Amino acid sequence: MKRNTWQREAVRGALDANDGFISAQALHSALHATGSPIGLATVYRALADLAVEGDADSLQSPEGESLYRACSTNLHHHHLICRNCGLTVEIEADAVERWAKDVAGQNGFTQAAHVVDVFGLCATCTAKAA
Amino acid sequence: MKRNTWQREAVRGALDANDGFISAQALHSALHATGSPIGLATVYRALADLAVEGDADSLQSPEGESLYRACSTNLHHHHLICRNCGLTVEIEADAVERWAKDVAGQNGFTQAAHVVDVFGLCATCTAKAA
DNA sequence: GCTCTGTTGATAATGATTGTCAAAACCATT
DNA sequence: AATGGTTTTGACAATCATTATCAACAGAGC
Ligand SMILES: [Zn+2]
Ligand SMILES: [Zn+2]
Ligand SMILES: [Zn+2]
Ligand SMILES: [Zn+2]
Repeated sequence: MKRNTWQREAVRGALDANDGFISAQALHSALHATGSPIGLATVYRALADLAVEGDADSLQSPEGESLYRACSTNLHHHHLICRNCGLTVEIEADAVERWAKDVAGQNGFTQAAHVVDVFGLCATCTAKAA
Repeated sequence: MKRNTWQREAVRGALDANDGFISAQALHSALHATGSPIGLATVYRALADLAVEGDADSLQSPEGESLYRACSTNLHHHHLICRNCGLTVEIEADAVERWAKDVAGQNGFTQAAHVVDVFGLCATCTAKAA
């Protein structure tokens, strides 16, 4: 049976309090900053659990780190992410969903999944960089 | 000045000889198997160079490994990849390109790049799995 | 061939992530 | 509220891919 621990709630809460995608290490640091004594391994485990349960989205940063985010919906969607400040916009794109399914089917592929992420500089960061 | 070494040619050749995406470590093993004494660090460097020069495509596997492939074109395109045998199909999708650019622009993002990959089971692997 | 300089490769170092396992915490039951 | 079986935790070690070091080496031009 799965148990409820304050650690899991703490991770869930910290994820909710964070706007963009965040790494396990960064989330652990954030928790420590608030005085939480939670262990790093526990943060990794909690995030992995949240991801499989669908309560968190995860993606690989271009540098290969696993990042997590508590999105507003657990429905399938994608993200537009600022590579400077982490600002994240959730985007739906039925056209892309259809395209992914079609291209897989047309090539005889089954059990198709897809990775679709857009990275850029948000308006604020664009202005600052000017 | 950039120099021509047999090591870079060996990496380029090994990439060409490989069908799907492959990791630096696996490519190093493949080269060793043919008797090449090339060093692992050199394979990493050569692949990184090929990627920036546009002679190789790279992507992050769902597990976070960097994979490389010598594609038939150096024009921008995407991939449909069998997660079992590695069979890779190059796909172009102007609609997706446009969508990515539009969604970034509509949200005030600049310097937009995107990651679009489709993973599935190819027809052969689907048949075997049945 | 000689020198200058970019490249190589054995190895150490790094950094994220996972494994270990005894101690602590849950929770249904008494 | 105390008990007991089971799950979870966390400090730490271990792993794994990748990068940094740096002395030895090998292109390219003279
Ligand atoms: Zn930003
Ligand atoms: Zn989708
Ligand atoms: Zn296959
Ligand atoms: Zn594209």
